Amino acid sequence: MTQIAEIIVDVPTMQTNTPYSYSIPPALTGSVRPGMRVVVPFGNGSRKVQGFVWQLAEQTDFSRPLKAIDTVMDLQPVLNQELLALADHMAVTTYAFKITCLLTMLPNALKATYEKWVMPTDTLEESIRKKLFGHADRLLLDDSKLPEEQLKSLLKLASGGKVTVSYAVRDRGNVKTITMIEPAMAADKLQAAKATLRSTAKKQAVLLDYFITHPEPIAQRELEKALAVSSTIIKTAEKNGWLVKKAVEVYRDPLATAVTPTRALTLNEAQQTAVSALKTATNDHKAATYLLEGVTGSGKTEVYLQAIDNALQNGQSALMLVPEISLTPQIVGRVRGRFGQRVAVLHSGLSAGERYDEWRRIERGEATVVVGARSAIFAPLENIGIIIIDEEHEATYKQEDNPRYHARDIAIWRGRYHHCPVVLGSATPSLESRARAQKGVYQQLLLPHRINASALPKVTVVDMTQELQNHAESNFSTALLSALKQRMAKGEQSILMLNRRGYSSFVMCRDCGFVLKCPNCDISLTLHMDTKTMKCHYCGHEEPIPNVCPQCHSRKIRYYGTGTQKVETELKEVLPDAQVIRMDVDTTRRKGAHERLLNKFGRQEADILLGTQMIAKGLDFPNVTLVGVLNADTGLGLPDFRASERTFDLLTQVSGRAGRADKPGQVFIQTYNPDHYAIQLAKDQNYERFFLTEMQMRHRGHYPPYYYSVKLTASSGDERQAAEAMIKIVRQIKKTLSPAAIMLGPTPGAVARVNNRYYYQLVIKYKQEPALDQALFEILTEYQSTGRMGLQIAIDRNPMSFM
DNA sequence: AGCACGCCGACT
DNA sequence: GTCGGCGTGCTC
Repeated sequence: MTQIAEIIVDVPTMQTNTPYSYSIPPALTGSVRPGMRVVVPFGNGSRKVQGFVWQLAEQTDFSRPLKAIDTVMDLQPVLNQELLALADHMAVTTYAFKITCLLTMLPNALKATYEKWVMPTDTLEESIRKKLFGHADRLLLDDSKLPEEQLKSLLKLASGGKVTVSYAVRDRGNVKTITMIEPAMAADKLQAAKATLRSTAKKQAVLLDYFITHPEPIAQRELEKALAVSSTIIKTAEKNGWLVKKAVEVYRDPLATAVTPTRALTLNEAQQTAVSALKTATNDHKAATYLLEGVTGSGKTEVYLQAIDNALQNGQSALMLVPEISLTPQIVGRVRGRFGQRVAVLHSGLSAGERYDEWRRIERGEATVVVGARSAIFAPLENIGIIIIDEEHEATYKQEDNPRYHARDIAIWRGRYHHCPVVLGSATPSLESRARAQKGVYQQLLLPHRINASALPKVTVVDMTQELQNHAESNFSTALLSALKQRMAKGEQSILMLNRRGYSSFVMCRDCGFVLKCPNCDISLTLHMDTKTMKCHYCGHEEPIPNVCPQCHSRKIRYYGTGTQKVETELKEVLPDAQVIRMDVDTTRRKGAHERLLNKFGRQEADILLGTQMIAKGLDFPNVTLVGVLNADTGLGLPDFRASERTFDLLTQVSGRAGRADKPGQVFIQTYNPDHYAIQLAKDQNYERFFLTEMQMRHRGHYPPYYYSVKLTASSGDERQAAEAMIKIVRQIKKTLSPAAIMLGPTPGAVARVNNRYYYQLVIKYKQEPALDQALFEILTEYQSTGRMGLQIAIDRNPMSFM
């Protein structure tokens, strides 16, 4: 009989990054299983802490007496064996704590919160007790919301033993229920009850009549509506013992709107080849990774849907990841239209409760197709038949804080576990993936043609340096402007993309060059016309727009750079009749705003959709025949080895938005670097050439995918502390590295200061360093305690950027 | 994360 | 001489 549970405790430190043994009290024997959440006493005061049962054991090497598990929080494990094993793997590969990994796999609703309760003891003087507690027998200590002095006096009382502080773990998982009403007795008994009613009790009679003919349960709300009775009438019937109320669990349906069912489309030859390869892999339980490379508009989604359908027909489940930004109703609608109620959708727009409901539907096997953003990769599906990552090159698949996992890596791990294929789909695969396909690590599947044989749009690169010489400064070249006018005349729509947000990137004094910067962060403030303020995009600092230069008091302080608001203003001047929808971070902040604006554009209530990167992905508007990229360069100048790749991806994606249906499309790319290979090759939609060219650049610069990389960041409120720590780490790590490894840095972060913290970083590029992992874990252990002094060390394996 | 233990400065 | 500052180490 197992009496010991090994538990990962919710204390994220290096020392507790291993299971702790707890005894299972007799009352809980048999109800403790791996993957369940438990509450255990921990530390000196045995405060209550949440933990995960890692495994059960017969014995332990811990020599001192064990504490016992306090409570079991779940009836069923919330994490299965697969996910427990995955957490272990993830902890090792991302240098994160096991507990952090376990928690990221769960919906927020299942992440417990801690409460601090203060209770008076007998020794507390009555007067003070009354003043502090009043009638309550205990007080909730709200996360230092209390004034400083009150907190201090409480602490004093605690140390004097006059009050005690206890910790409680509170489960946040709240299940939504509705009240159902059903008869408490058979129809003949109800009939008899009805006979006892007084003649004035009309409503009661109606109610009983209903249940005599409809014995099945009905939602109270519906019942009230259907019979026009009030809740008090029902309550009376309940009191009389005729009816019973019961709470029934319901799911909050985030997509309650009806979807139109869709049927499988006919595939072209390339699609057919891809689908049958994937079907075979699923049917043969082959854990292979496929790179599905298809130009924009080549029908990748239909390939996914048919591969998913095959898995479902085998009685298996399917997981599909899309970037958050393209989790638009269009994509979701298509999947839902094909698979209906079997689809669960997970994205950041859901409330914690909705997310939890979707998660439970998956966990119970009610939903077997999961569509979601990055974290949906942890969906608790059983028997997965296929995993798909759409737009696999997207940077959003990499989590930017601990655990710094890449969804692609997790997908491949799960694919191996389930012996099922993983599909990485993209028109512009990441260099890493494409290189692996080259080496035969991934199987390449090509979709070289657009469906319906629609032609790729005609792309024109506009040299803005020329434009500047010919005309006054404007965001619109002559060519783009006349094309816009043409579309309006023909009643066709246009999309304009801008590489940034805000009205203008910064203000600068034309006399002395002064740039208004954030007092907390080392970046320029951005002008926001809607709030008439200068804002910091990093920390949210806000201040009024200056009229005179704070440095030289000149009045020639002007706005530089370009933002969507400014473009919109200019657009209204040059095309006063155009109906424009502006989409950027500012106009889409509110929940559902994104959809609303897109739907409006889809209904052709506007001529021009103006937006930032967010409009480039996954939209399909048949009436759009013109796409203009106003400033293709932004980003090219960044000191980041992926700058060219990102620019190429963006331009290729956005160009694909034009002319997808019967009408031919046209694209204008405005740039100050017309000869840059990323722009020229995007113009030709020539991914293969870009891949070869960029691979040469990467090879020359010793960048991924030729090298692996690790980024270490030290941050602190004290600049010297961060710098010194980093210098020390460099010395330490140098000893373990082979001569072939390359170190970049230490350098101050690209933005050296964010929110009053200073950043120093080091990037290591390497091919094979067997001792590196160990060294990095040692560094983490060593700097564990410095967190309290404000020094934090972060390790990012294979970072998305070196900045 | 929270708590105890332990070693140096301003009080009864 | 003590109270209490927070640096350090440990928590099954």
